[in-house]
Amino acid sequence: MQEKIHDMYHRLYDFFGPQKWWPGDTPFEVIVGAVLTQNTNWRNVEKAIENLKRAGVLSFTRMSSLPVSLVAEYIRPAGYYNIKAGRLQNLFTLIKERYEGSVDKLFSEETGALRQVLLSVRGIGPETADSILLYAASRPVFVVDTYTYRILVRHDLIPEEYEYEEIQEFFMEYLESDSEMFNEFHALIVCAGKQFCKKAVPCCQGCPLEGM
DNA sequence: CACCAGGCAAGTA
DNA sequence: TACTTGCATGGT
Repeated sequence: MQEKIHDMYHRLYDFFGPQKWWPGDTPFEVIVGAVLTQNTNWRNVEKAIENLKRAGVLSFTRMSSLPVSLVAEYIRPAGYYNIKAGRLQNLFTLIKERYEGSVDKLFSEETGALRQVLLSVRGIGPETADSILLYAASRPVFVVDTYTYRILVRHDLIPEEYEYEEIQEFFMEYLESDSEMFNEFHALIVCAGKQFCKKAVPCCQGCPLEGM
């Protein structure tokens, strides 16, 4: 199995090349993007981020002091904008009240503790928490998403009833703990998923994982 | 027109 | 515990 997973990584890497995620300039931008991209096309998230940048509010200090309704307006293109504005505020409140308004202080927590803290925020589930851990804080945790699940199930590598933590464990027990590699691997899976593993299309013509 | 996108929480039984 | 539903814009 370990061989198979390494093979999958190399096939994806050779086909798509390095992805260099996350597409964001600062840890704070990555955090915001991680919430905004929940069940949403990344192109829509880019528009929302652009709105925030153009308004000059894409920093913890500026954004956390805005009314939720205004944040909602800026992030409208990302969809679920009222929900997401509330979720961001929940996270900002945590950072303000427990970490003196400092993302760096939040990130001074040890990985396991940091994951628990993030999960305690209403609106941050396992994928968002792990995306923040991996892509904003460079911690070696494997991020699982719908594409990861779909690809593994279609290749009969895991049973359909596997849930988030089990899928994550599936990767982490067979791979060396390397945040750079986890970063690329997840990005490559999303890349392959978008192109070859659509929901309604049961086969994957031309996919680098074909015939695994 | 229908379907989907880098989820999550709340409601129901 | 195990489903189901609401949230919403924008691209194909």
